[in-house]
Amino acid sequence: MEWGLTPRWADESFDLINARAETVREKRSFADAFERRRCLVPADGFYEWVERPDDSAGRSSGKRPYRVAFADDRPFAMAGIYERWEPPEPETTQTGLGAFGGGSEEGDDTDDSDGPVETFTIVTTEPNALVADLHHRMAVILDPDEEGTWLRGDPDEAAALLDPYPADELTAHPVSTRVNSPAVDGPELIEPVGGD
DNA sequence: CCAGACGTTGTT
DNA sequence: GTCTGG
DNA sequence: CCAGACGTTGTT
DNA sequence: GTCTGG
Repeated sequence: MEWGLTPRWADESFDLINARAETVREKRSFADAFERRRCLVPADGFYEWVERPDDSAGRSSGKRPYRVAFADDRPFAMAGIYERWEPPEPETTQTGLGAFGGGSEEGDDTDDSDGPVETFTIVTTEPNALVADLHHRMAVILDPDEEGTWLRGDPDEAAALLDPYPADELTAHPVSTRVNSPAVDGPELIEPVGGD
């Protein structure tokens, strides 16, 4: 699936990367997905970017990403919802072009260009005490024993899970800004670096 | 009723 | 598609 | 959100 | 300046 939920009625470029837990049940863009299409987004950490204090000369030093993870580095699931987006129907049935392209027509699910696309978004909530030092929001982390309820419980039960994960099992360490470069990937990117 | 919005780790 | 604002 | 790209009449 | 990829 692609990160960035696109409501069924929206243009394909509509990209909702997060949904607020406080309003996810009411917002038109999310209500149906919350009701019927909840999912788990696996991860072993997430990043919050923090403005660093200016240096002695008063120059801004940009932002530093902090990786938030479990102290034992176990993977976890974040609460997500998903949607299926279909390209709009062609306005008029193109009469007289039936033989165009050798009759391959629609329906062959070779799905190369913009066939149906599944998109998802991650639910956010208030930060716990650890993350509050870094940012004013954080992803909803589910306990393993909550995952079944999130996926298959009724909406009231699912909604009851949308609270900040307790801080005591989590840690946060500064990492390289290269962690956000699409050109770079590797385990060294999550090694702690000098903070501030 | 119709027109326009519909979202958030963002921003002035 | 569905809700809000006017 | 941030980092990095942002182009084509070319080529292997 | 703005878009894409992650």
